[in-house]
Amino acid sequence: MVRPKKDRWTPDEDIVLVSYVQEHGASNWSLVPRNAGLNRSGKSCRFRWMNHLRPGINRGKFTHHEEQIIIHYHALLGNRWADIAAHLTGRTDNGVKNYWHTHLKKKLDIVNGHVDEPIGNPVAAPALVYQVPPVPAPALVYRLPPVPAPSFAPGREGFDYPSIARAPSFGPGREGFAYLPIALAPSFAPGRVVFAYPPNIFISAGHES
DNA sequence: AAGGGCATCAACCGCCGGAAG
DNA sequence: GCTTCCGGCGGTTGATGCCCT
Repeated sequence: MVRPKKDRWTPDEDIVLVSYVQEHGASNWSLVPRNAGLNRSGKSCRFRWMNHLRPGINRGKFTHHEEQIIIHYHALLGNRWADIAAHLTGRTDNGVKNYWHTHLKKKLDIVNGHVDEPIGNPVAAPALVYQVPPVPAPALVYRLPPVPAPSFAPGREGFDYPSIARAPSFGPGREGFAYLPIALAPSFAPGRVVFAYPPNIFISAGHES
């Protein structure tokens, strides 16, 4: 079977990977595909874990405060996305990089009145448009109402409920950070109704009323 | 309603540095 | 000191969904 060039991870693959990492730890990535039975490269497994499945990842919309931090540190550090992400709670380097290219670069190009000149200069930082507050953004806290799991059906937010329901200890009313199926709910944002899945999984299921 | 263009973001690729042998 | 392996990183691409006409 020929793989497509960009093969999205399925919920089942996510479960396999999370289970493996929980049992063996997040190391020796080259062994993970073979030992876990995944048809992926070790790098792909690592990437999936680090950017989507790892506990504590914040996949909500970037706040104005986070924007300010990204702009500030990009001016200081240049395109060192991992270093910039380290200053943001729960953000990944890939997420920061994407956000920069899709939102901030355009915004700053317009504000600064040029399009081609790079913004990041580690020696002479350009005049910042935003004032950077001294304290990093606090971790987002999500409220997880006890919504019955069966009401979460395939097709809502694109998540395949039955696959995650097979995971142990699943139940509504638990709290945690994005972990597994959140990757399939790209519109997830604070204030939405979620299910929780221990240790740190939640699933977007629509807006609270 | 359809389809073309655009925006967004997940995923891959290639390179680099450090650790281990 | 050299080689190999692995993890980490930034750049880039491709898939998908949304919006506009």
